Amino acid sequence: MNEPFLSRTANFCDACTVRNRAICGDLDNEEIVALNAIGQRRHLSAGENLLWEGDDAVVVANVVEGMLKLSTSTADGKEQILGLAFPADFIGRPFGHSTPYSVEALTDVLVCVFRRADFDKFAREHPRLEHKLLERTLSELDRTRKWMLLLGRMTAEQRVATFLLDLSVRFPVEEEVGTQPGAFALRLSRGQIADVLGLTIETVSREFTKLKKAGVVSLPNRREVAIEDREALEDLAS
Amino acid sequence: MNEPFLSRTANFCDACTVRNRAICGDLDNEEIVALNAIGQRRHLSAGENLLWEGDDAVVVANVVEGMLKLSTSTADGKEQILGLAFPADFIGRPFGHSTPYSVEALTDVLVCVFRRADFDKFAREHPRLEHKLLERTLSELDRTRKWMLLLGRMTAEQRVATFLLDLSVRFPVEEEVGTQPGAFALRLSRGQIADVLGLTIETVSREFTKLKKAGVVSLPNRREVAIEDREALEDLAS
DNA sequence: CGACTTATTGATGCCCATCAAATCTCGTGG
DNA sequence: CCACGAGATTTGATGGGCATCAATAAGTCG
Repeated sequence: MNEPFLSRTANFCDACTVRNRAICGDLDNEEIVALNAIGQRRHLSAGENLLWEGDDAVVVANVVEGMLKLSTSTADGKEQILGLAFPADFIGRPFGHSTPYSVEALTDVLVCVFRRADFDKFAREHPRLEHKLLERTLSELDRTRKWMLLLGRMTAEQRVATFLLDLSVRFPVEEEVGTQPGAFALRLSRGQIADVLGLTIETVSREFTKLKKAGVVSLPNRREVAIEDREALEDLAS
Repeated sequence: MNEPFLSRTANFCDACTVRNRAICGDLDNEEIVALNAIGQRRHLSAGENLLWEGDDAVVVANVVEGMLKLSTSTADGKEQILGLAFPADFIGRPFGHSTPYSVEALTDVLVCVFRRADFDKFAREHPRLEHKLLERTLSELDRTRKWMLLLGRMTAEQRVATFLLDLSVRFPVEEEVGTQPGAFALRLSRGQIADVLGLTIETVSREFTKLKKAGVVSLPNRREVAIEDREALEDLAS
């Protein structure tokens, strides 16, 4: 009798690893159930697209696992990555009619997807959720502006250094499998890194070897990096 | 008796030129009066700062008149402009502790200022205002991301062309005083334009003369531009 | 082990920053 | 009214950083 009957409802939010950090963090049980009703989980394989720039904005989503990139293109086809999305980040454009950027999974990804119309309605009816979304959007704006500094003013060396420091923070060492301690997984190809930093593959590669020769980092293998001299790297990031 | 007594309250919102477009647009009369009570108008002269990067976020503001720039700097002192603020835009960082960018008036400016703590409290109590703020923040994020494309991938020529087209849209011809018809006021020095576009003064100047020689624009004087061949300019903006 | 993808390394050239100097604009005071 | 000077803008010369083109090397998967 005392057992809360709601828990019987199949509810993937209960076990959600980003529940507290994502925009649903402030909702109570009843609200979560309602949100659950309009959302669904979806797996994406690395390389798959969730949204295409310019399409009607039909869905929004919360990232549960994995890493995605947001990108846009110039008229003449050059790609520019606008940012990366990590677990607990929110993706898509609520209250708008078209999606301003493409979203592609860089790794295998688990997202929690909502039809935009459903989400918009739900948000307007739940100010606490809207508030969370506002806070998240504001910090996303802050992060985006920091990125502008990188694209507008930093040299290739500074960009790569900044990027490595960022990643090392966002991916605390988990996967020390037989490799160097302190190493972390890059999870991005050189080409993807180049896109993120607004550089070319070749330049990224050259900067990596420069850093290696200087003893600042070591590269146990292609998809891993170990920061050997964090202070030096921070200096380079300027 | 039928005369609404509220109107007796001195209320500068009533005559506000951006009232409908700014975040206060959806508030009813009573709410406006309450908002009025915590805000105050303030004039800034061109060159004056409203916020400094890194300072405690003490105020937020609505732009009523004029044009401001948001900027940040690298550790080694190079400035990067993050964007421009026009009438009806919202400035500052609610729900945060420090201001992530500096705000400086480029022209004489009229703003409607709130202490951040007051504003935060008011916003949380008025979901309609929060919703407006959310929408505005989302479109600001869209605009900022477009700007990243400019900084990350466009050539100097494309940047200048894009900039001129943008300005011509944002400043519909008002001030045709004895100069060329269709001309509009630049209001920014070459140096300011250079900062905005992530270029140097010299490059901006060279691009301007190139455009002039190509007959795409004419420059009646230093602070004015007339677009002679919009189509060509749009092609250049790519 | 071979075919294919991804990364590294090398050579060259272009765009734009930097340094330098000439010219323009405009306010100020003689 | 004009001369003067400080700041802004334009124009010129040079160089560096990064893209581009090209070739080699290193993984990866059948």
